Amino acid sequence: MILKNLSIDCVIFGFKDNKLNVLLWQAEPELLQKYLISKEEYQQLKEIFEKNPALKSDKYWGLIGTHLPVEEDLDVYAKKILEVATGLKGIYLKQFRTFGDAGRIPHMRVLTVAYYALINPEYHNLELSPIAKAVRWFDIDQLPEVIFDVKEIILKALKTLREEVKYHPVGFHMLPDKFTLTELQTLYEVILDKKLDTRNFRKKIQNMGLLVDTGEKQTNVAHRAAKLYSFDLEIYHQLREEGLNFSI
Amino acid sequence: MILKNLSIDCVIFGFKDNKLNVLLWQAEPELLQKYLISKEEYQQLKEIFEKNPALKSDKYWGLIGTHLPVEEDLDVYAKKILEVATGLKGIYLKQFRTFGDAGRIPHMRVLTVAYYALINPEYHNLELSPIAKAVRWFDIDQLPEVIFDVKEIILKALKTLREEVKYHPVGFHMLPDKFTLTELQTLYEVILDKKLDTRNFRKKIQNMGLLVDTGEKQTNVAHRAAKLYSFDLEIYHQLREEGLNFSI
DNA sequence: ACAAAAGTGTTGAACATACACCCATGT
DNA sequence: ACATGGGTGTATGTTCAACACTTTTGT
Repeated sequence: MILKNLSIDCVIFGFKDNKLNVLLWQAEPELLQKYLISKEEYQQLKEIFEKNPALKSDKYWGLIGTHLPVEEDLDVYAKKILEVATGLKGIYLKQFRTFGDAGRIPHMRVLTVAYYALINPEYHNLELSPIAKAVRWFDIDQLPEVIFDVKEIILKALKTLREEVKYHPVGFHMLPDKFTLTELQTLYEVILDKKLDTRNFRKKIQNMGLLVDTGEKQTNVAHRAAKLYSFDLEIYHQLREEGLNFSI
Repeated sequence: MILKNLSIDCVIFGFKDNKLNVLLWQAEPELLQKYLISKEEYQQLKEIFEKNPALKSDKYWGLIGTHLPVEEDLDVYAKKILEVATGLKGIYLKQFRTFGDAGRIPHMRVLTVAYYALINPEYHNLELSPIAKAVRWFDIDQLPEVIFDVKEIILKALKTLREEVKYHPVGFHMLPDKFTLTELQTLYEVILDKKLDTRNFRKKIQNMGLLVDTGEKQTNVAHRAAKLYSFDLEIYHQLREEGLNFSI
């Protein structure tokens, strides 16, 4: 059985073409049934879709998520949704708010527990997880038409991410394992939506002790090849726990 | 109708006797019905109480909150619960997490949207809001026996408050309108659970521009009377929005 | 040789930390 | 006069912001 008045949704952020992107989908109960829910749950879900034509439309996009089966833990299930939808494990995921205004969804009373996730778009192939009619990345500044209050949820996620990123070094999750300092800086500039001073940025980042020089360099670039860094997982976890004044 | 699988609960923090306290209650459906829910909802609530003897016990304490009526907005209703339970308006209230593990409450599947609130215990009289069998302040270090996962929720609220208080000047909500710098410092020491240097603390706080010298002083104290300050609401709101590096 | 991005250091200002004594008030 | 907590300043080290040129690589 699924809880009809409760959904879990993920705002999945990715850093792509030097822009902050969000992964949205057009869900389809038939496909969800394959991976995430049981047969009876599928029947219930279908009813919900019947009630809201917007859910079935080709025009509107929604957050990746679904209703919560009674026997599932909230956080565990959110992780499961993400894994199924992206094919990736160990994604950075954070519950950031529950949306519950009475009128937010027509004809139904649904609360949405919202999470945001940070991933690197290069690391997964959307073709490989055909769990929806359509799945696509959208530039955060050029969102398509979305269902219900999804836009509000995305904006709140963004706001929360901006706060988070100021004090905790979470940005790394959106980069490949090996990255250049310029990529890292661009990421921060995009998230915070402001220019940062290159020299000061590098000094600060390097003083954190989080970066590991891999000894490798970029290849095939028409300019001086940048060093590739990875980051020290152990120190990362330590810094995350302690809170730290990261303060970019 | 109330949503049986959804509750709203508030971790109410107060600063009392130089300790951080939490307001807990022992709820009673009969009394809730007077202020917060309708007659049919009362019937539903009674069933829930029947299922869980712990809810009716005199031994266990719980968070102030109840199930959500279908027609109510989440945040609005949380505020309403608080107002009814404390008799105070305009309380600082923040949704911090939704708890939803499958096994957290016996025999039932309930998600709890948890809020924390900051109030000044002197400003309300618990006798005046007889909405529960019992309502009482508990030192955060000496919690009584609590129902379900309430302890976990309180600890998570505390952790979130500690983070919040580091970067946003929210502590003021727990003080009287006029307070001394020593009171403010003690509050921060209690929340953060560490000693702060008086001179440095005063410098920092005063440089924030948030404090207004009321011109008044303590009276009837057996030592030099301390100046009373209030804080500048306008600058406060500005600082809250901008995020600011408060960083005590 | 040129275009394009990588990489690097210094200085002055602001802020953080550490630390010890006198002051005002009530009893 | 004494006990109690209120209130203050300085020196040192650290961190932040502002700023411009040289290096490496591919074409």
